[in-house]
Amino acid sequence: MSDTHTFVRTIDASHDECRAVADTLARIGDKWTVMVVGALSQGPMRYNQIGRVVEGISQRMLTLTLKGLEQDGLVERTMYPTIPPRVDYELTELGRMLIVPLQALYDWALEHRPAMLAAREKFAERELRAALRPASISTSK
Amino acid sequence: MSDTHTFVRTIDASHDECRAVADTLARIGDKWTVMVVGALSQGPMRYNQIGRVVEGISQRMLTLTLKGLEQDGLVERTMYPTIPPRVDYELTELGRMLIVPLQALYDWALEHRPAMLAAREKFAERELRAALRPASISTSK
DNA sequence: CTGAATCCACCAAGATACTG
DNA sequence: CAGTATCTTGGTGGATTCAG
Repeated sequence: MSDTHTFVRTIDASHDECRAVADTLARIGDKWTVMVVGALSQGPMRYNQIGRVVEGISQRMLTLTLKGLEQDGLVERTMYPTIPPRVDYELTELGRMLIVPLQALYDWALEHRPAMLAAREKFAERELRAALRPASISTSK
Repeated sequence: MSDTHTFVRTIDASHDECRAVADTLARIGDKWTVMVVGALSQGPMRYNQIGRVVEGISQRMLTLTLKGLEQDGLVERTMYPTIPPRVDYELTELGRMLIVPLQALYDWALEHRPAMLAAREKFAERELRAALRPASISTSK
């Protein structure tokens, strides 16, 4: 870890710009999108193949997620009208570029996950003690 | 930005690791968190001050968002038992570090937003034409 | 001023069944 | 194989009110 914590103080400053992040996050920040993108980052894949890789996703959600990604130009859908039908999905150039900031976020998550979990436990513990101490100053209700 | 689009093909490869991103995204990817973080990136702020800056957030959501952030150790809450009470919120070191990947995402969003919107329109248009053409064989694409 | 509590609307998401 | 259709439910978030 870099001890020299670069004192970041100058993010965007404007809320409109935070909106852009929030908006982007609203699209890729759902339950399945990043996992599908992660799966597709390995290369083109078929519908059911993605379904197996992601594992846990329902057909409905897979369809919706893929459609959302296609709509935003992050994945490209190629359909082969064979029998049985075959549909390939693959990341577009835009989609592959998205991986970069996603990876940054992933790195952060991986590095600071322990700290977050620790903070979480400490918070829970503190909350618990606060709950166990309803007396003291309070005029008993 | 580097025009030389480094051909990213080797993201994590494992879904478990995609889970980490998804999980992190689930926490910071809600409707208000990033905006609150963005507001706090400018320095410590009081409760209502944040509420005014973010603008549009309800008290409930502000409270919940702040509590979530505090719980994860991303913001620190300082209470001054004065009258009227005063509570300051400020990013922790962890919170400030989060800004970095957030900024990366923000940069991506800002740069590729036009492409996404364009893809969206094109998609809508294509969908429309598909709806207007229920007949035909449409083997030609 | 800084919340907590309650009620309510909406939608994301799962389960299931059906189609081409 | 690759979806679509329908139903149902749990959670998110808004509005309002109450409290310390």
